[in-house]
Amino acid sequence: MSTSDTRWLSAGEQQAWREFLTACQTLFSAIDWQLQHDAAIPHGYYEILVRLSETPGRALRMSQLAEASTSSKSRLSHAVARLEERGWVRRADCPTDRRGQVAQLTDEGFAALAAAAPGHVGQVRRSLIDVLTPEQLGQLQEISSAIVAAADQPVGPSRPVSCG
Amino acid sequence: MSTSDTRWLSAGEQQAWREFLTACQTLFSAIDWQLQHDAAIPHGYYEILVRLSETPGRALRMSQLAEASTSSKSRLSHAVARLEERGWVRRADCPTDRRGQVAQLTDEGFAALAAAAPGHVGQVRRSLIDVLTPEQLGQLQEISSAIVAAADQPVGPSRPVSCG
DNA sequence: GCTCAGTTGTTGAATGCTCAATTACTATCA
DNA sequence: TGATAGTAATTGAGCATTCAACAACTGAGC
Repeated sequence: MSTSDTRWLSAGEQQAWREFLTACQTLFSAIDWQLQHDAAIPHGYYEILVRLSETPGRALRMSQLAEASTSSKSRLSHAVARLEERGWVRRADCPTDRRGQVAQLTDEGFAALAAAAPGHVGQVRRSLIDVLTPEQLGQLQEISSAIVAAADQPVGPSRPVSCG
Repeated sequence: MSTSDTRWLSAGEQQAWREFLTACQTLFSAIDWQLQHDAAIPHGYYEILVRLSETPGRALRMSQLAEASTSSKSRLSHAVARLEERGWVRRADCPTDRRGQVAQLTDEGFAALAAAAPGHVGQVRRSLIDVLTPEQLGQLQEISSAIVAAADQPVGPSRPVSCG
């Protein structure tokens, strides 16, 4: 596309986009701040623990865990290494595929998650859920679905996560 | 708050929250990806350039620039140092306050921004604006305003940015 | 069996962000 | 004037993420 036929944002579109940007920045920094200070867990790591905790056996293949937690393989690999150092996750060889690794949530990891969860949920309520009307929350969900659906389609590369 | 009286999220609330999380992750990684690959500019740096470009004289005090770009002073200081290395921003002493520094967008910086803008706007359209109905965009703006307003109020610390 | 493309996962370097500490200056109050 | 609290901005250490390169293995075709 040449510069001249760029479809610039209208004033209203730009205002909406910037307000959304600001909202995300404030929201996620509040979420991160609470988790970091009350539980010493980065939000990304928290998500990994949550996904593991919800799986039967509390264990998942690395690649499945990466997809479930919207994470790249590399990021997950580093993160699981840190979680392993804390004793919250254990890695084991996959029995059916010798390339594979299985990440398993330990009892200590589950306990850490259980201890962190109430404070985190409280922050999510204060920063988002309780701030919106139920109708707005529904709207936000539909908007989010549309964004995700658009990202799954497109021509250009737009997601960090493999579709496998 | 004791663990027992945590107001956990309902199924619907949790679904909305997770869909929103996923949407933000996919959206912002697409935005970052495009800027990084087509213009070699991190999104945070792009925002700094935009704020400067919109100011009369294309210059701002560091603290004002930090607030305008929703950035901590430290983050901005590091970022401007990098932008200075690229020749896109110049720092000068503030004439009215000898503690102060003024960040000035250079012609090269303005040119880099102008070159990057069309691609960035295109990505914002593909990932967000053109994906939503005008009504949804309005809803998103109101939702965003509510989130920002909630973050400005609260008891607990929830913003990284000073209110000065 | 052999080959080779594709998959799984890890590693290290580079980059950006956060946090705490620090320097330098301003403003207030006595 | 001198003392002191507050503000402006920077610095360096530590950490998380990205990227490219890599090692190990699988599976399909011949």
